Amino acid sequence: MRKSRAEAAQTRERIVSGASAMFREHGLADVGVAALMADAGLTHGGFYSHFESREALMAEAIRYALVQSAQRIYSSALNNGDKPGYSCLIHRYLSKEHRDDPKNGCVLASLGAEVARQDGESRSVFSQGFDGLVTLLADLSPARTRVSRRAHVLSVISALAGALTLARAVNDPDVSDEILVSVRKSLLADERHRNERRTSQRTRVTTK
Amino acid sequence: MRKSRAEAAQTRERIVSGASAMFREHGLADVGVAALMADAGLTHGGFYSHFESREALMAEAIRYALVQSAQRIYSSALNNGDKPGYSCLIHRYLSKEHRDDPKNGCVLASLGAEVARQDGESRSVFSQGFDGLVTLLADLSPARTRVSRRAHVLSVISALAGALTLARAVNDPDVSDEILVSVRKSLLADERHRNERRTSQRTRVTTK
DNA sequence: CAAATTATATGATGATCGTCATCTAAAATA
DNA sequence: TATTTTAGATGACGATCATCATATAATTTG
Repeated sequence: MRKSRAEAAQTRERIVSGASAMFREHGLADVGVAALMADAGLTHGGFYSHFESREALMAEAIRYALVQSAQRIYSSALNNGDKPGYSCLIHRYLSKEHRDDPKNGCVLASLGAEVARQDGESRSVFSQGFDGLVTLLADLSPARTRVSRRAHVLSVISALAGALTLARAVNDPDVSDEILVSVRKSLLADERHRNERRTSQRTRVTTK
Repeated sequence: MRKSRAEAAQTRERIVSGASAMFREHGLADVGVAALMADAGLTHGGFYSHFESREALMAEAIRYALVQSAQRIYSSALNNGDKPGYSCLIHRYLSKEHRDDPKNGCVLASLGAEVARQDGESRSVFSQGFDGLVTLLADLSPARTRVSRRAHVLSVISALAGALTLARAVNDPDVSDEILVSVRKSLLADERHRNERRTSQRTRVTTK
């Protein structure tokens, strides 16, 4: 029955990653300890040798999802270093694939509203992770001042998370697609507009 | 014990309106039948003489919240008929008052993510109500074509709901305020831009 | 190799949940 | 007024929940 220390650490990580997926798919309130352990191939009793409480696992699962998002943003920024702005991110975020796979998707959209009703560790983990994502995206942005970078990131993130949530909530597939397409178009047009302004301005400065 | 038919109808409405507030404040999963009835000053047993199931009440509570939103939009459009676009709506929606009072606020932001995981009547009520709000807002918009009106409404609604949700989720009050202010500014600037384009275009047509 | 540690399983705890059967008293109906 | 109907209360049902005490078997430590 008992596993080695290394195997136990793997087990623990398996519980966290599985919990992160299950919470994103079914919500924080609707996944019990027994289901979380069963997902990792274990029974419910051993849970408390890994975690202090269910709430503690919630916080770890949220952190896991936020780190996953940060890694995706970072690696996609390396691969598309030539393209400015967030156009690639916008395309992927508002895709049907992302909409139809919440368990592997952005935790801001799937659990943001539920986190707002928590006040334990999971809420502060979410908050710090959110701020980290905003800072990361702002550092990758080509905008001029740091303030305007953060403001722009907050606008884009809000539109992305809101659109994804609504596209998932709506019953009618046509309306759901319409949300994705409309918001994608709007954000991409805004990106183009910002890039044009930036380019012309930089040209003016250079020729001066 | 027993009340008259008229009083019973009032009781029923009191349960629905209270449930609508409690669900928006604490989530669909975290409010039990006993709490819902207690909120209306009743005990839990009589619940099933008013509603077929808890799920049926969820659907009615969501409908109630959506009708409330539609009424607010409609009456505010009458009072501000001169001002074009959604600037008043944006101001109110992204206010601290709205953020700090979810139980009386927009159900898209508070329950959208949770509705996405439902598949009963509450989901279709939400969907139809959402489409109704979009249509209502599109009809109030001064944009040119019906298609562009709907697309614009969807973008604005997504940004509004996403920003409100994130502003509520975040722990740090400064970051929360920053979200509200940034997204408000961005949306209002976009509104101004659209109005200028529209006005100059209309002028051109008139002078031709 | 012996002793201590521990990862996981089994099973029980009390609390809470949605639902329903039953009872009552008052309103509706005749 | 007599009868029927029903709004709401009481209490119980089985299910599920988070948590923990205990047992066991295997690893780790000495």
